[in-house]
Amino acid sequence: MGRKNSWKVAVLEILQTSEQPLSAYEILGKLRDKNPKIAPPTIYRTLSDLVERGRAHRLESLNAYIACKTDKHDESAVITICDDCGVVSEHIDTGVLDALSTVIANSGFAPSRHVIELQGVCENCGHEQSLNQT
Amino acid sequence: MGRKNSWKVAVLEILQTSEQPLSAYEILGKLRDKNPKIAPPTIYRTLSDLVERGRAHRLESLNAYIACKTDKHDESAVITICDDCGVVSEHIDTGVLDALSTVIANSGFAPSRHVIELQGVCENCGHEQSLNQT
DNA sequence: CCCTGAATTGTTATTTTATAACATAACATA
DNA sequence: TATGTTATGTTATAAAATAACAATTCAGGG
Repeated sequence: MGRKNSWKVAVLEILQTSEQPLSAYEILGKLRDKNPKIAPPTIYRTLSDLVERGRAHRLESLNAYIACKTDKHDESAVITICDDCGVVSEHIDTGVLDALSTVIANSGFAPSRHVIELQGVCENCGHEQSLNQT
Repeated sequence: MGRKNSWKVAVLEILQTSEQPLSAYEILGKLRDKNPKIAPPTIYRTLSDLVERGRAHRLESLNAYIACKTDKHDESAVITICDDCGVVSEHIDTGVLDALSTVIANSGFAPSRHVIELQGVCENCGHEQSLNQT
């Protein structure tokens, strides 16, 4: 059912060592340092697989990817994205999911996938802003 | 500060009369029925403006747009998207926002934009599925 | 009335993101 | 080893978005 070693490990390592989310083509660029012939479909297939397995998250609002940093690879994290420094954090929280369940229960909607992304300014950058005031 | 009549009304009408979310290029296609020369930047500018004003929503997980159907054009709706029939609904709910506030309060993150999109199966399609069982 | 400046709109080209379609290669096991 | 299945490679293209600049529109001052 499985064949030779895939790109999963390499892609995951790239994501894990990146401070910031990476686009598919940025990952492609890094992989081409070692293998100049790799093409977009390979990356997209690998990323889809990682996302399905919960080892990576796709940030819909950035068209970019991050490694999953929690031990619960279950895709239902709240994600915050700092517009300033680009840092992304995951927050596993049942409160939000419970509240979402309540909303959709009324509507009869059966969700299979959650996208919860907050853009704004992280704590560090917020502090810097107040210092850099003009 | 403003010049001649823009495309806002036309684009908004197209969105409002569509049952399903539309991509920027689908809107472009419809506008070309009347004005064959209109180009992508015009659409994207118009859509940005509508989204900023809360008259339309961009669905990040579909790269598509819908008209805002609530009277509170405040961008903080929970959006459900049926994978089956494509119907999109907005749910204004303070419970979810409160829960989100709680999570991020701990992290010091100051959000400026929310993306909350649930994909799944709507009530109607869920019923049909149970009827169409193989 | 015309000039000027500010904002919108038009235009062309390109960039970025993603996938279709098919060929090839690697294994699993019958 | 022959066969089927899946992963991977390859080529080409589709789809989504924006950069850069030109042309137009109009308000208000001169």
